[in-house]
Amino acid sequence: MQKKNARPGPRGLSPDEIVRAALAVLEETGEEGFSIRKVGTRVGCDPMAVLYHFKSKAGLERAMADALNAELRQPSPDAPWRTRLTDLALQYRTLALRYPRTFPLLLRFWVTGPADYRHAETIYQALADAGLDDRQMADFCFGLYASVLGLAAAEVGGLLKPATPELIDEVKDLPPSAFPNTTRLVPVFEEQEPGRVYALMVETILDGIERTLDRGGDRSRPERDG
Amino acid sequence: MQKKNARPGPRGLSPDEIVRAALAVLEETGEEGFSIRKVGTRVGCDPMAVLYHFKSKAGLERAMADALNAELRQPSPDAPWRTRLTDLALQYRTLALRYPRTFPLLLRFWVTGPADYRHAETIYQALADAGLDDRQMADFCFGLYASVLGLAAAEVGGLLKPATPELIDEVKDLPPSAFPNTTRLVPVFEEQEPGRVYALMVETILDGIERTLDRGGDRSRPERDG
DNA sequence: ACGTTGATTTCTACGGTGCAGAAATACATT
DNA sequence: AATGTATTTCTGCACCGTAGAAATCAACGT
Repeated sequence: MQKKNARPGPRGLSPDEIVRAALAVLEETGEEGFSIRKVGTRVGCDPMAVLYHFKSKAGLERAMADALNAELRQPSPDAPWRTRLTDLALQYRTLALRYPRTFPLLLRFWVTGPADYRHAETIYQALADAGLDDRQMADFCFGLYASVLGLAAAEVGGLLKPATPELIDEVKDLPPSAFPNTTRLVPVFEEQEPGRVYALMVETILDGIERTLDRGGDRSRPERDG
Repeated sequence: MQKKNARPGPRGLSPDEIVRAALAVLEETGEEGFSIRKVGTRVGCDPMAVLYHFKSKAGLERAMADALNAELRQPSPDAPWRTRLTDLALQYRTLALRYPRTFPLLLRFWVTGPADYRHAETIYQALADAGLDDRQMADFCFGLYASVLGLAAAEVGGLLKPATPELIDEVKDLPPSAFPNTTRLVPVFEEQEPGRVYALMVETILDGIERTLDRGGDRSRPERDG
């Protein structure tokens, strides 16, 4: 509730508090209904106070993305490299599930703050421990990032959810001669489990990286774990 | 230019024409500046005429996404399954490069129309030819879709672009003791090639799928190509 | 005690937005 | 010629982001 006719002047309004309120508003109303004005009424201040702390709406959104990134914890450095990467990838999924409407912001602001660098360093180290050379490390790090974020965004966007009834009906209307696989797979669609698909894809990508190693990647640097 | 004081009534305004204009406006002004009013002035009609054909702004955007999907051509059915999948994946990338600001719409509307079903069937067939069973086909199809779209969106979003100078400076300010890999990789960042990373990831995922096969996936159905 | 300064919050205003609803026009059918 | 329906325009409304100015507060040197 916004205090009407409150007097101006500092009153301890903290950016963190605003970001938390903004997250709540975005999660409740969705991207469409998200507005600085609503954030203002939520924290009980004038909307322009919000705009003062973050210079624009985009600035606030970047801060919100950073807040999400900051919730990730570092994987244990002692675990095998594959375990570390899987751990982080699955954390992105739970983050997406916890903030389904905020998560897509991570696709808009690629570097949101220091938390990003921390996780990138973690991924680099894991890839180095796997035995990749620098070129491969850079490529796979970016590629992993993009795939994992895309996968998580896809899930909260609805792609990985089990098919809806009306979509099932739509598929049943397709001519079976032109769409033999699609029509045959209808019963399979209905028991789609997002978590399994996500984990499967993460493991598949890591398998692909391992195959790169097997095929004669640079193994000059020793593996530190097995 | 919008004709002012034009008289109402049908005058052959086609949805396709509106969609084309909308694509142009979105590509020129970006998502921020995109509005139905601008689309209206572009086609030379009242904005509400646009809203009549597509019931809402979201409806127009879905139609735009469908127009993009319709630009993809089917891969040759005679090619090996891996070639077909690579072909389609690379087409998504060129599509993203041609419509960098429109492409993210594909992440919002997962099923945009009949074109989607056509491509899904193509992917299913390729995965079937690879020797996967139904369960694996469904999982990998969704996973592939999400990863590829995420990868392409990442590229036009800026993640896969070579690092910008100011970002390089930002990395150089990081303490090397805490970020040994990140700081060491700076020169590698500067020669990042998005196309290579994209192709690498596509091949990596396909490698991972092949490894699933090698590890004893359901091979009851014969491979139709090598 | 006092003015100054700078950081913070509020107020007002402006141009722009999506869209509901009604009115106007053109075309096809009767 | 009359009617009905699909299409386009017009008007209005509630909301949006944010520029600019004014108001308030905390801290500080004097």
